[in-house]
Amino acid sequence: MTTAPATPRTRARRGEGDRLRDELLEATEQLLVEAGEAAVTVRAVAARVGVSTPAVYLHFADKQALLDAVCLATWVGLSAAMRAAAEGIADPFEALRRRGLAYVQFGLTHREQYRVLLMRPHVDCTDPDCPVLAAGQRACDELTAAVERCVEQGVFRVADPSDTTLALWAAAHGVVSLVISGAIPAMERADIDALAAMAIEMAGLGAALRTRLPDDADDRGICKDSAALVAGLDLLAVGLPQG
Amino acid sequence: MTTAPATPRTRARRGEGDRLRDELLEATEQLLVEAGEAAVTVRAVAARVGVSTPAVYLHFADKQALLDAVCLATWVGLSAAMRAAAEGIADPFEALRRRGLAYVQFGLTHREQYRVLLMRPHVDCTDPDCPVLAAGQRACDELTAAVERCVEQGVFRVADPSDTTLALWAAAHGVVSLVISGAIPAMERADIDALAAMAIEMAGLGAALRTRLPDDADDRGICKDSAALVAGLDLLAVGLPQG
DNA sequence: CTGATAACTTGACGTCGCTAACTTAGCGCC
DNA sequence: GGCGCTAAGTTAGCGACGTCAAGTTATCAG
Repeated sequence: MTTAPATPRTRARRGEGDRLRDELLEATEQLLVEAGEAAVTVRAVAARVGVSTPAVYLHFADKQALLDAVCLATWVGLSAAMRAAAEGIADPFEALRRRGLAYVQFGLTHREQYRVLLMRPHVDCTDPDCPVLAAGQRACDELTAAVERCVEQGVFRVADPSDTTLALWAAAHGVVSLVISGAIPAMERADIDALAAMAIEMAGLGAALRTRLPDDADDRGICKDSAALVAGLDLLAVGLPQG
Repeated sequence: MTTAPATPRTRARRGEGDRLRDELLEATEQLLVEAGEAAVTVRAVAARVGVSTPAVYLHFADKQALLDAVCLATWVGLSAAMRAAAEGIADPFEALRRRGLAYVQFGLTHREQYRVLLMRPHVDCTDPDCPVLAAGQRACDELTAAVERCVEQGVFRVADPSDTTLALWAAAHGVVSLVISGAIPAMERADIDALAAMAIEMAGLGAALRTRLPDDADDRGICKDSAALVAGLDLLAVGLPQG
C-alpha cells in the first residue's frame, strides 16, 4: 500500500538536511489528500519518502508538528485564494462577498486540509507565537481589512469591525464545516455552491441591516414582532436597487 | 489514572445484558467530558466500568459504535434544548432566534460531545438508516418547521424553506465550531455569547432581507453597488419598529 | 588520511483497536 | 437436585501506532 519510491533516495549532503523536511511535508499533504487523515501515519509518511520512520523526528518534533506545517500551508493557500478572488473588485461589499465564496470554494476543494486545519480534535496551541495561529490571525486580519472597507463606505455601521468579521467568517466556515462533516448527507456540488452563496449573502446583508437597528435591540432581541419586521422589510424592497 | 470502581461490579443477570451497555455508554460520555476525546479509549471505558476490555465488544461493534451512541444522545439533547428555548414563544422569528441561541449555548456547554458529533475525522455513515444520521435529520426537520412558521408569517419569502434552514444552521454551527476549534483564541465567555447572538441575528435578518431582493440577484451578486445598498437600507431604518 | 559530526537506521517500549479461544454463572428441565 | 445450555463475561495475543535510545554511515574540514 505505502509505495516506496523507485529511487531509494540518496542521503542528503552535509548542509542540506532540510531537503528531507520538504519531502516529508509534501508526502504528508499528498497522503492526506489521497487517503484521508487516518492514513497519515508517521510510518506511512516516512515510507512514502523512502526513509526510516524515526528519521521524521529529526525534522519534526512530533506528528503534530508535521500536521501543523500542513496547516500553515493551508492558511497561506486560503488567504491567497481569498485575495485573488477580491482582486480588481472595486465595490467593497461585492469584494467581501467574493472573498467569502472563495473561502468556501477553497475549503471544499481542500477538504482534508481544511479538516486538519479547523476541525481537529484539539489545537491546544497555548504558545502565543505559534506560527499556525499567527497565520490564521493574518488571514483574519485581511478579512477584517475587507470588512473595514465596507464600514468606510457605510455598508456596515460599526465602531469595531472585528466582531462582524468573526460572524462573517463563522457563516462561511459553517457551510464548509457542515458539508465536510457529512451532517448534510446527499447534496450535489451545485446545490452546495448555491447554499454557500446564499449563506454568505445572508450574513453580509444581515450584518448591514443589523447595524441599522435601534441600540436596545441586543437586550430585547431584534424585532420581537414579526409583523412589524415584515412591514419594514417590505418598505425596503421598494427602495433597493432593482437592476 | 483510570480508576476502577470500588464495587468490583456484579455480573449481570441472565436477561439484563444490556445493563453493561448503559454503563459503558455513561462511562464513555463521562470520560469524554472529563478528559477529552483522546482519553476515550476502549480500554479506559472498560476499566472505568470495571470490566475487561473485550467485554465492550459484546455490546458495541467497535469504538465508532460507542461514539455513535454518544452522538445519538447529543442530537437528542441538542434538539430538546432548542425545543425548550422556543417553547411558549408566540412570534416565529423570535422563536427561531431563541432556537439558534440555544443551539450555540448547548454546543459550547457540551464541547467534547459537539466535537465528536460534528467535527469528527469522518462520519462515513453510508448506511441510509443510520440512527445517528436519522437523529440529525429529525433535529434539522424541527428547525425547518420553525423556519416554515416564519415563512407563513411572511418573514421569509421562500418556496422551499430547507435551504434557509441549512444556512441558518451553518451560521450557528460556524460560531460553535470556530470557538471549539480554538481558531479564535482568547475570548471571554460573554464575548462569545455576544458573537453568537450577533451571528444568529445576522443570519435571520439576512434571510428575511435576501428573499425580498430581485430574482436575478443570484447571477450578478446582490447589490453590486454598495452605495445603492446603503441608500436602500437607510430608507429601511425609518420604517422598522423602533421599540 | 583522519577524525568530527550531520544524517540517518536498528531495535524496542508502551499503548492502541480488535479477535480468538477459553471460562464462569444463571436458568430451564427432567 | 443435579445437568446441560448458553448468556456474560475473561485471558492472551496480534498487528499497527507514536516515540525514543543507541548504533551506524556518509560527508567534509584539516
